[in-house]
Amino acid sequence: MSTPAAAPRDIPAVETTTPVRVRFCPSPTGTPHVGLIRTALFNWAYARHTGGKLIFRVEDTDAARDTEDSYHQLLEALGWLGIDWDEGAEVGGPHQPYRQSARREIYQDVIAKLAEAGFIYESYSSPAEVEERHKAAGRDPKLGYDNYDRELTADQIAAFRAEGREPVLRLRMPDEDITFTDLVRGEITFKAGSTPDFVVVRATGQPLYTLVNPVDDALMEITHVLRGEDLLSSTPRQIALYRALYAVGVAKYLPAFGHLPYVMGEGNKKLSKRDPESNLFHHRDRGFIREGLLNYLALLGWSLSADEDIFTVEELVANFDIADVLGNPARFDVKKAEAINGTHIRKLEAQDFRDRLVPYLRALGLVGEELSEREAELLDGAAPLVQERIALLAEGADMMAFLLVPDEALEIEEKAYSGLGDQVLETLDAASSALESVAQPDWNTENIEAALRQALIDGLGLKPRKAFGAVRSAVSGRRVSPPLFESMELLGRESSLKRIARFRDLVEVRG
RNA sequence: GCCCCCAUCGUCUAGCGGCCUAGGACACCGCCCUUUCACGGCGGCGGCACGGGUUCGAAUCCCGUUGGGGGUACCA
Repeated sequence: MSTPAAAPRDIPAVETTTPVRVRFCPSPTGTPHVGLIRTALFNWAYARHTGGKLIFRVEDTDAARDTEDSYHQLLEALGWLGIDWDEGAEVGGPHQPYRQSARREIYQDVIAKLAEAGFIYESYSSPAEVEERHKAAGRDPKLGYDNYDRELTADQIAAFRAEGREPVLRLRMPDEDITFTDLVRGEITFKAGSTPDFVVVRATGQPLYTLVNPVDDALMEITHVLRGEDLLSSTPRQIALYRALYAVGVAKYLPAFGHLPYVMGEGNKKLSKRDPESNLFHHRDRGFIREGLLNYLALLGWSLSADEDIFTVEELVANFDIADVLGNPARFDVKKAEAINGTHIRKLEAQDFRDRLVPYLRALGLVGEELSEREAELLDGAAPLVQERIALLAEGADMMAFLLVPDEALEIEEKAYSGLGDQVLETLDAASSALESVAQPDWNTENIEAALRQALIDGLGLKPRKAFGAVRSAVSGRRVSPPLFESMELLGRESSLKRIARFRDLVEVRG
């Protein structure tokens, strides 16, 4: 076997006029991470902005970690957010299949070509042996692979074979600096020798991500590789491989690379899968709507303008350019995300908002699969009341919960008993009798307010805060609720009076 | 260790040599509105990491320092 050679560097860069083809290629391990979704979003936005195509490819080459469940979660996440793709898993396309686990033969063919051209070579060194050689030479043992097997003789190879060793396949790296222009960071140069020859095929014959990812990008004619910053340092390896792929006729050109900044968590570390806020579904479960979350995610590294943080998906698509993305890592700020979500919630049409609340009410067990007529009526009335006072849908469901539980099952929070003043009983009695005098047909917000004001503010000379606070505690079981009079109108005369009476008894018993 | 990235209010950012006594948003603090909580309105607090250059002029360009992050796998 002749000494392996690095592929010549003459690979053309993709033309700026070539129609954009970007890809989102997650590995289905675990639940979707917000950083991953941000990457998907930017690829999608770039494809839509440029009129190009988004390819959804699944990198399931690690059987030990990939799961079908995770794959389905990915589909669910993208579906929820409205991130669609033009080619890829589920929808097919000219380069199918799009799941790498189904592309084995394609890789074997490419591997054969690379081997024949002498760009990859068999490597028999175990990690321990590499370390030993570093130590023996007085080098740092943590240096990584030492390219030892580049110059194995036929006899040495035969000897290793005789021992029963199976080789991994490595790509020969060039002995020169590798420079490329990153779409978000500008020109980046990796020094010659800083990247050792890397493994592209396992000893088992299974190709690795390091091979399969660029091979598929080449085959699928990807023009722009927009991915996380964690892959920045693997770019020289990809470029070296791309040169080899070009030399053997697999790649047509070198794509442009753009490395998106990290999404950070608390402290100064990457938002890890351990952090609950890294989980996309955690946010959905709390009541983020797609408009709000998408808006916030886009703000992590990109901005629409100098003085406006709120924008629609359409505005994002109309204005997004990868060149405007910042290289700074960005911290995921739950508070700001919620504020932005709240703004989008307020922008929802009343009916739309109402409908989106239903799953959250269901999750709390407040309504059944099908809304009853009464539940629908309460929801219609209460939705507008909560829409402007919440940032998350789950908060909205929680806030109107008191309307949907039976009077006798209403839970009274501890705090609802405090701060009511010395005249609580008197207040509740006065409220009761004032409301008794509002006849059923006249039971509406306006009359309820008038009756209570007259009896409690004018009559007892109470401050509104104390007066209505007591009634609020009685009716909602909380110190904070949607507007009181409107709530009572919805609840109805009978329930309202029952709750006041019940609360009065509870207060009295407590002393 | 070596390689690479990053560096403007607490956080996300605008700024791409003079429009900057650095703008916005979130958070925080006041005040107003007010039946609670929100929403909304008004105001406040608060930042160009440091040191050298380049220039008539630097947050903006260059170099260094420091600080943070990532990579250095038969994971992706």
